[in-house]
Amino acid sequence: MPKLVDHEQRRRLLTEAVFAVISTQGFEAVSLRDVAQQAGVSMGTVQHYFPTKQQMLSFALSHMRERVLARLQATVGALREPTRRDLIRAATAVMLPVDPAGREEACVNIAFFSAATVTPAYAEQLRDGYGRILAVSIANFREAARLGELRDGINPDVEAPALYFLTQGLIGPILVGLYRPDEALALIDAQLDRVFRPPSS
Amino acid sequence: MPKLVDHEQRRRLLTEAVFAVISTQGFEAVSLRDVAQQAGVSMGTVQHYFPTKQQMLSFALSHMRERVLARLQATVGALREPTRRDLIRAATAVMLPVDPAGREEACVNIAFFSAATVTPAYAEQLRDGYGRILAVSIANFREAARLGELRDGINPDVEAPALYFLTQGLIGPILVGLYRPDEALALIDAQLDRVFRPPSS
DNA sequence: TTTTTTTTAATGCGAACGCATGATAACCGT
DNA sequence: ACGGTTATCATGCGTTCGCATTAAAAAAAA
Repeated sequence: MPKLVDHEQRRRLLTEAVFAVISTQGFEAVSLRDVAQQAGVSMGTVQHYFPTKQQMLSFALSHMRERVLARLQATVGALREPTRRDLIRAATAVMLPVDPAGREEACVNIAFFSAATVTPAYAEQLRDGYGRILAVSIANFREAARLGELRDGINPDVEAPALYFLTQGLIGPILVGLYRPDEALALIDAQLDRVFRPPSS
Repeated sequence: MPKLVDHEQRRRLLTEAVFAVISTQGFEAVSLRDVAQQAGVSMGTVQHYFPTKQQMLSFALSHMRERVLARLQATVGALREPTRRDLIRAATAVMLPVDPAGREEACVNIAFFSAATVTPAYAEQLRDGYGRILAVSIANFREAARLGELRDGINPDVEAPALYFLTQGLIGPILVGLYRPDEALALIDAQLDRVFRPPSS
């Protein structure tokens, strides 16, 4: 009907349909027809905003990164007078699939990780996105070290990647039901207890 | 030509072709025709040993677990008078995609992890397989604790999962080129340094 | 109002898919 | 030696895929 539509917003809307299909039927089941039906539009509409399926998925991956970052910043921003430990713990927890939104994001991310092993373009996007998050985490740990919140002998440049990859490693097992979210959080808290000084007094 | 073929061996051979296709063209590209061509047989042969594609992939997943366990036991068994730390480090290192075989296994595993988010049968197989490995790791850490190889205040029931999931979390980033294998091993060694007593005398 | 452009939908096409069928050839038990 | 079983292959069928094409409707431009 209209002509007054925001192109980018329309693409993001369709991308949400892509996420729904991936997380409920799997990455390999994503077809233009499925996405169109999920979004409640015709197949031609999908084609109008994404000339090819590859472009649709590539845009979806970039949009997923934005979604994760937005959720991360929203969660971190909601903290009132947080310590560095609070910041780091919150940023870590949002990456775990604990709520439906987090689970959907985790399903989509692992799907793209798998696809990235044979699609260099995806690999590059993932490197960029996760490299950025890791860099922020390292900066956070260094700031914590500077503020003296870390125990003696703790190297922030080691502990930041260690916590980050531990978190990444917990996602898959949670998704398949090998580990429960509360067990994962307990593991993360144990790691934080080891790295951070106890609340002094 | 023959009638004298070992059914299971034939299935494993075809499964190796499945692994090759997954790790070079991706999970979604696996078709009966691709597998047949990769194995150098006709499509009918593949159908003869696997009535459906689903059964083929399910068998492939179970065979992958055996392959990982075999490589793990071979590596661990090759150690001469190992300490517990040696055992644990070796078992951890074989799970990282450092050589082509390890990379292929990692690609296949992450593909099945992704598929498992929408295919409960895969999830169950993965839970069983990885749960088993984790249990062995915990047993190893407990034995190390019993032998007094761990530092004071180190809880093997915490450190075993922590090291295990850290390792799992390193696989994806290595696969997409975000982290190098030597960086990953350095991180693991740092974790082991923290957990194990320094070589005493 | 008329024209043009944009959005949406409907349909067609060639290719590839999983799976079923039938034919051929080689080994086996008797 | 020979019928029966088994391994292998080639081919066909119905479906679904990504993508191209075309048409209709509505807003923007004239």
